[in-house]
Amino acid sequence: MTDRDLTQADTVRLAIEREIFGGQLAPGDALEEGRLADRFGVSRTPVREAITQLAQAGLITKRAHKRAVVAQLDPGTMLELFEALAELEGAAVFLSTSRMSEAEKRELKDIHEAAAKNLRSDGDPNEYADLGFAFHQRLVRGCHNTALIDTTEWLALRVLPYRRFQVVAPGRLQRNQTDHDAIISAIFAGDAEAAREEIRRHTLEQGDALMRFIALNKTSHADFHPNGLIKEQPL
Amino acid sequence: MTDRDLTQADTVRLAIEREIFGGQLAPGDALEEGRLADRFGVSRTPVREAITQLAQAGLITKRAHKRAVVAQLDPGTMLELFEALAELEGAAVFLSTSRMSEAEKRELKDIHEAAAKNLRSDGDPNEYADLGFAFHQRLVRGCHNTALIDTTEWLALRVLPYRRFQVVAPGRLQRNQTDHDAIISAIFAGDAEAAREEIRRHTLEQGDALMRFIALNKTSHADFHPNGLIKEQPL
DNA sequence: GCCTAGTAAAGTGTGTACACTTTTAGACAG
DNA sequence: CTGTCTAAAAGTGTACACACTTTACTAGGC
Repeated sequence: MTDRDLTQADTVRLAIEREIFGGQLAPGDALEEGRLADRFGVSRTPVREAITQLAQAGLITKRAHKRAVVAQLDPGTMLELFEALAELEGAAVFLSTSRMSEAEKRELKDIHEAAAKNLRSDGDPNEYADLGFAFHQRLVRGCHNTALIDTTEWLALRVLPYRRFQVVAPGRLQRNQTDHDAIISAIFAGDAEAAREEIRRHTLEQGDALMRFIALNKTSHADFHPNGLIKEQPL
Repeated sequence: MTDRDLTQADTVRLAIEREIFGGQLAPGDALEEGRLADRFGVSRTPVREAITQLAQAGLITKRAHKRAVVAQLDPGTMLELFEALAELEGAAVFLSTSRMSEAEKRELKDIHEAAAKNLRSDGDPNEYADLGFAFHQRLVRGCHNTALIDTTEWLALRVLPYRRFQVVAPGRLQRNQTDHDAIISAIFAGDAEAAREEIRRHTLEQGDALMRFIALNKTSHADFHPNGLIKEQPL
């Protein structure tokens, strides 16, 4: 499925993906083939193909003769998703511990320290979120197993539309940083088992917090800043 | 993507899947849309949709303007796939240890003992293979996490076309049984960490054996019984 | 005889038409 | 006013046509 030259179906698929991750298309929104075709200036055929692919990727739901819908995760499913993700990240990190090159470890540490600096200086939370994302990515990719990396990131993709809601309750970011600290330590100590446990717990907690928040605010997907505790985070 | 009433695209997709798993379509075989359309008595449109879905699932490879091809795994990729699968199964079993009901444990043990009996009485190797498959499946499903189960089985699907080559070298089946023994023991002892390690090593070895065999016999996919060591195994 | 260019054949990507299914809206009965 | 039946509207699923790309084949030059 790796296309050097992009077909129209690919273009449409990427556009829809971006809109989902960007929030223009929210979970539960209906995707109507004809309308999308008009909007992108192509026929329904490539749109249909794009939708099929996105459905297969789990990003949208499709049933025969029904309108396709941006995948909507109920709390239970999301909990399962995060648990699975925690296990996968754990497995990847377990391997990463012994497989990351010195350069990769250094890069990981650099990202971690940039995040720490951001936190100390009360910097932009969005930047901190980006650093956190990069941290997890490097961690997973350090296992050097394409199949495992792809599977993990594919799973992460499915919860990405919800990551726009970033919980920044006081102390949460600090806790996040402490967790990352523990992971880094375990990796540099070469303790694969400890690294696995740390990231498992970490990701599980992240998911738990997000899930509880979504469950409480299922009413709307619009920007939401009650008490300044919640902040929208663009991809 | 759960269709109550099957659309033609679904029918075609299922048919192609069956042919891949059954061996009528071997890794590397080209899938030509027009020919398949004629064969199934439909137009190219649903065939194309089926191919798109299978490509997304990783079962076939598709590049723009090129014929779709049943996914062909080089030894390196297959090694990665089995390593990832070992980790996923490990993660699932880790959870299964504490989550399987007594009934599920009993069923697992029943399957295991049926396999032992088959082995002692020098029974049908195909039946033994089926029992082995069921064993792994129950083991994974015991974790009760749909996302993790689906992901694991999805990964297992990608190597399934190659499982037709079942290595039955002398002692290999016995070794397989011993491994399963260790896994069962760990689970009944409630030792999740040990269970994880046992199945990890077990799946890794399985993959290693299969990979080496494929690498040696890449010439043909036809039935192959050199010295009676290799036996074809239908899905 | 082998390589290369050019052309024909094959095959994919996309547009369009239409059948069939689902949804919506309105009329009618209770 | 509410619920139900009916018919029109909207939308998906499939067939088919055609343009464009790739592949296979052929002929000509070295």
